[in-house]
Amino acid sequence: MSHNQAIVFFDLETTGLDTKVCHIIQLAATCEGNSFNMYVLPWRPIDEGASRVNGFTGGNGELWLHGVPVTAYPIADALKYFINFLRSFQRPVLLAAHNAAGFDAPLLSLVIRKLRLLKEFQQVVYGYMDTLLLSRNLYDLPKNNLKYLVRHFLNKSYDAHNAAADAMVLEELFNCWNPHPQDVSRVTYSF
DNA sequence: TGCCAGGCCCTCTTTAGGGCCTT
Repeated sequence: MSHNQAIVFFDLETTGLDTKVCHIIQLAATCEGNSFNMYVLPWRPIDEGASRVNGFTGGNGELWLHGVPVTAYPIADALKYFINFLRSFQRPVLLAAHNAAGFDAPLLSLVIRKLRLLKEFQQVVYGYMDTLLLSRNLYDLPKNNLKYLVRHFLNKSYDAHNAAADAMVLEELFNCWNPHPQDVSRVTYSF
């Protein structure tokens, strides 16, 4: 792990769980007090299960959060803003998410490739880090989901399944764990 | 036609199954 890097914690809310077909509807990230949060126009229906957990409804070009319309942008615009946000750190970026390897990273990479933004993306992001794997490696706990970990380590509840809140508590958790760089390297991978 | 995620991890395992984790 490079010492000259920015670890940016991020989270996605989506229309479902199948990363091959679902659409991103919220993209949020945080790093050292700098935060990013955008809603994205989905062009497919939002699965019932996804609506139940993240509170988003609409789909096919419209988006509501808990019944209130939100200002949402085309995914290409959101990703360009996101890359600009990452570029602002002026250091190589490591993107960290909970279950990054199984969900957020493959989905984000797929969309980045589809929109032909990979080259631009790779100029600022050198890899992904998975805090779920990190938690399993560091601790022997009965559960490792984000809500459980926040209650266990930070002793609080929070607005789970809001991407901005999830990204913020993930950064808090990581700072609480303060893992050895070698442990971080074990759960870091490039494209 | 009918179904619809899928990869990782653990164990009552490896000729497999089930729970976890993300929405």
